This record gives sequence, structure tokens and C-alpha cells, in this order.
Amino acid sequence: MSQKLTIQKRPRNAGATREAILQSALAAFARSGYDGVGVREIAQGAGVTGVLVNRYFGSKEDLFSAAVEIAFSDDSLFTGDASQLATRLTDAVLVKTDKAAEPIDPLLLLLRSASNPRAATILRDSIASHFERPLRSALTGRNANERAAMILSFFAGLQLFRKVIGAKALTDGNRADLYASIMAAFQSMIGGG
Amino acid sequence: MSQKLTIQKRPRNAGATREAILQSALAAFARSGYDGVGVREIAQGAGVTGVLVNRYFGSKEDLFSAAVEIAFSDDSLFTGDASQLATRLTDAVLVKTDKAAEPIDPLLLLLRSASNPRAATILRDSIASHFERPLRSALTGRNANERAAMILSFFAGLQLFRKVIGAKALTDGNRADLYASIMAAFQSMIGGG
DNA sequence: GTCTATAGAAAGATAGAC
DNA sequence: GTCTATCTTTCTATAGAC
Repeated sequence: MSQKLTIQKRPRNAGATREAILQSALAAFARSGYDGVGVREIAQGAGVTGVLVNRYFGSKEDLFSAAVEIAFSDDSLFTGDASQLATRLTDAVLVKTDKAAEPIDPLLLLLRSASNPRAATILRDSIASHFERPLRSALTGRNANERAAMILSFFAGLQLFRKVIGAKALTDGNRADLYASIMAAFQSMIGGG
Repeated sequence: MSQKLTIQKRPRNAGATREAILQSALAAFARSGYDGVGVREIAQGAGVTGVLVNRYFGSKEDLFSAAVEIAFSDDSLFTGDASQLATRLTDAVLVKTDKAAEPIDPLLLLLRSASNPRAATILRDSIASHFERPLRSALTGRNANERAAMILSFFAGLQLFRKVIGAKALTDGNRADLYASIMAAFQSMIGGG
């Protein structure tokens, strides 16, 4: 009767465990920010204990680095057909992030973790290489660097007010009016030389 | 020789002490965010110990509420002459926050504290009443609510990329080009119906 | 490969002396 | 009115059993 068979242990599979931890971390950092989530909570989301997080990633900070690299690896918003850029960005702000089970949102992760100095440093470098550079390359005309940074700033600001602050005008307002206004603003920044 | 005269105690002055704590909290929350600073550190900045913070404000959360109310009490950016709104906003982004010893920056406080759920709730309410409402009143034309939220989003996003992320294009780029680009974007949002 | 148990640090909050 | 000292909780990280 003293058998410990009641304790459920995860099957031994290092690769799958590591990936599960990474996905859990991605979601947790986007939901609660670097300081707002503990290693225990991340581990629980992956069905393991906190020990394995440090075993596979070394430390919480190293885990955050790995999660950021994955979160920022998708630059499809900014590469590709430049003539559809305003539409893609507006859709990303208004439609993709509507209310459905949002996937891992890189900008939410950014916003909620940037208050930690070590996390901010990690984020700074990844933002520049993964987002600023491709967007700048997609722009034509003068001041492409400045306009790329402006477009990213606007994109991030919209998500901040929509998903973090919860500004009513951006969450409950008339959808068509909102779409037109945001689209016009993006086009002004993209087209302007 | 056992006299405790070597221990420096702050003169007894409740009002001044309370104000010193509040100013220290304002600066600390803007610098490190709600989670990034402790009651002890705030107290040290005011020359007292952590006890008095809780004595005067009840809890860290209540102190944060008091600090937010002060940080968001200045709405002069959004009230006043609407025809100069774009200039005021652009100046606020580029000039006021240049590199000099910035005063307490409300948006920096917002950005760095929004990851904490309780802080986010406090911020949400203050943003709406102190910033969204006056800006909406200053706008003419259609969709004033949506455009007001858009303008605030852009303003916040620029500060995020300039001061938190440190995007080079916004910190080291050509000043005149940057000024013109940002001004044009603001004017597009302000003027558009 | 994964667990339990715990060490060590730091946080918010409180009791009680002066 | 302000302090020192301490309680309690929570966190990251590690040691060692299985």
C-alpha cells in the first residue's frame, strides 16, 4: 500500500518537455510579463515542476531569451507585398486580436516585460533585428528609418491601448469607423516620403 | 557613550514626509514600474523607512493609486488651442523628453506598470478620465472618440519605442526629418474626419 | 528525466520601543 | 512621528532521492 504509483510522472522525453516549457513560457510572459510570472507557474503550464525549467534553460532569464527569440521570429507582417502593408497591419490590430483565443502575442509580451531592465535589454536587441530591419526594407521614399520606427510605434501603441489599457473607443467603438481611421493613419505613414 | 545620538531621525513633519514619499514613489514607479520597485526603496528615496509608507498610504497599492492621480493630473497637452495640438504633441515626444533630467513621465509610469493586473486597473480608469476625455473634446469632425484613442496610442507608442525600447531611428536619427514625419502623422490623425 | 524538499534572498506588512 | 526588529509569504535556484 505504500507504493508511490499514485504519483503521476511525465514520460521521459527531453525534447517534448523542453518544447512544452517553452510554449508555456511564451504564453505566460505574454499574459503576465517577466516579473508577473514565476518559474513554478510556467512549469505547471507544461505539466512539470520548476526544477526542469532551470535544468533545461539554466535560469529564468535564459528562458525569457529563448521565448523572445521564438515570439519575434515571425516577421511576415512586415515582409512581403508592400502595397498591402497597411491592410495587413490594420487587420493585425483589429481582427487578429479580436477576442478569440489569441495566440502568443509578441507585442503583448514586450509591453508586459519591458519594465524589467534585464528583460528590456533582451527585447531591445530582438526588436531591432526582427522588426525594425525588415519593415525599413519594405518602405520606399525618404526617411525610411524614421517612418519604420513610427509605424512600429503606432502599431505597438494601438495594442497597448486596446489590449492592456482597454480603451473603450478601441474595443467597443464602431468597427467600420475604427478600421477606416486606423487604415488611413497607417497609409499616411507608409506612403509619406 | 551609549547614547543613540548618532542615529539621524527625520524631523517630525507629517505633511512634508508624506509629500516626500509621494514624490519618491512617482519617480520610482516611472523608473522601474510597479513590480520593479519595493516599498523599502521608495522610502529610502524619501529619507525614511518603509514603515512610514504603509503608515501614510496603507499599502503599496494605495500608494500607487495616489501617485497615478498626481502623474495624470496635468492634461495641458490635450486641452487648449486645438490648432496647435499636433505641435504640442510632437514637441512633447521629441523635445520635452530629449535627454535632460526628465521630470516624472506619466506615460513611462504607465508603460512600466501596466503588466501588473492591479496596477493596470488603476491606470485604466485614470487614463480614461484624465487623457481620453479632454482629447476627445478637443477634436472636431467624425469619429472623435476613435481618433482620440488613436492619437493617444501613437503618442504612447512613440514614447515606448523612444524611451523604453530605445529604437535608434527615434533617438539618433535626423532631428528635422523625425520632427516633420511625426508632425505629419499627428496632423493626419487630428485633421481626418 | 523527473521528482520532493529545502536553502537563501527579498518582498509587504506589523508590533512595539522611544 | 519615526524607528528597529521581525513575521509571513513568495520567489529563484539547488541538492539529492528514485
